[in-house]
Amino acid sequence: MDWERNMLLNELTQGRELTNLLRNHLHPSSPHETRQVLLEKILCSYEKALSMLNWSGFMVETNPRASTVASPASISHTSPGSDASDKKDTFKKRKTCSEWSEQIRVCPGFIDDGYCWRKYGQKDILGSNFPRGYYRCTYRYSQGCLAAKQVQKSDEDPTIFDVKYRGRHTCNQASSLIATTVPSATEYKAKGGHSRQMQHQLEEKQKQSKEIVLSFETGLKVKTEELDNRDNIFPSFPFPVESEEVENGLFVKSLMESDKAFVSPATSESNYFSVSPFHMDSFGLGQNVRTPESDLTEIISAPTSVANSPIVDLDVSSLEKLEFDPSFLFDNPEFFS
DNA sequence: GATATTTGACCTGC
DNA sequence: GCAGGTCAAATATC
Repeated sequence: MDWERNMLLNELTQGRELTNLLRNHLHPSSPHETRQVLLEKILCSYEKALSMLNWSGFMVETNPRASTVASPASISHTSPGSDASDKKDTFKKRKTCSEWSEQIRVCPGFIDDGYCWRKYGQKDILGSNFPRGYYRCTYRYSQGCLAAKQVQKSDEDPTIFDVKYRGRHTCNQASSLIATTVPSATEYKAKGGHSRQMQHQLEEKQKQSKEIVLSFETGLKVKTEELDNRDNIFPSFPFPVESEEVENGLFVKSLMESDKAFVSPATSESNYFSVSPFHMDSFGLGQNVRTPESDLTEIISAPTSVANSPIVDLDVSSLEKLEFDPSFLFDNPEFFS
């Protein structure tokens, strides 16, 4: 609970500091790229903070669907231990899993929800221009994690991916990733990250983030070549993004031009949240979602969700009405009490 | 060689 | 019978 609050404070404070930096760069002699990058980082910080709130179950209304109500008969098929009929059970279980959907405006590399997904299928959907991709947790077999998701491009706006999550993450990453969001690599070690590779990746990402921030703080011009190095900035993008869109930067462009960039539930059935450019990895690495739980034994969980994750105890009903005061001190503890 | 992705076939529910 | 969801062999990538 405390660390989530600290994460939130950290992001908001960072946003404030970056805003100050941007103010210092407003004079015409300041490189345009620097201002642009600062702007992106500010947006990123605020979106991360907003997303943290969302994932704590405040503003984002995920959508357990009517079809997710399992009949008693179907539940009986989900009982573990069936052997020869495993395959059949899988299909029978199909409609019984609780699920919900989110519409996510994505930029390349940013919807790294922190979990490892393996694509196991793709299907053309009737009436949809784009195929639907089927993903399941990488650790499905090694750890029996049943989390899965479906990703499909929106017909209306190809920059939006409709993501449906199904099943709870029961794999190790569900717990270990929480700790990697903000804590340092050292802390990560202390918490016992489950692989050396992940630890290395975390350190690399932190290093990259530090370098970027350092370049801001020292007033250095950020090289655009580095920004173009998508492998560095957007090291993991789990969704099937068309390469040309990544190549020509349409995602970033559309994000910049879009007024839907921030959390704005567009419909009663979907939620938009965007993820901004620049080192969203830490962002992705510890997303915690408080998901609406069903009464069923199969409890919904976003990939970003962790059933056993701590939940920030905030009253966001007040936040919804909150006018954003630029002078507001985010590190005011009373705000979060 | 291990792991991930692709893709056609198969199964289930409607 | 059709559409959606999954499997699994083939293929690609690291």
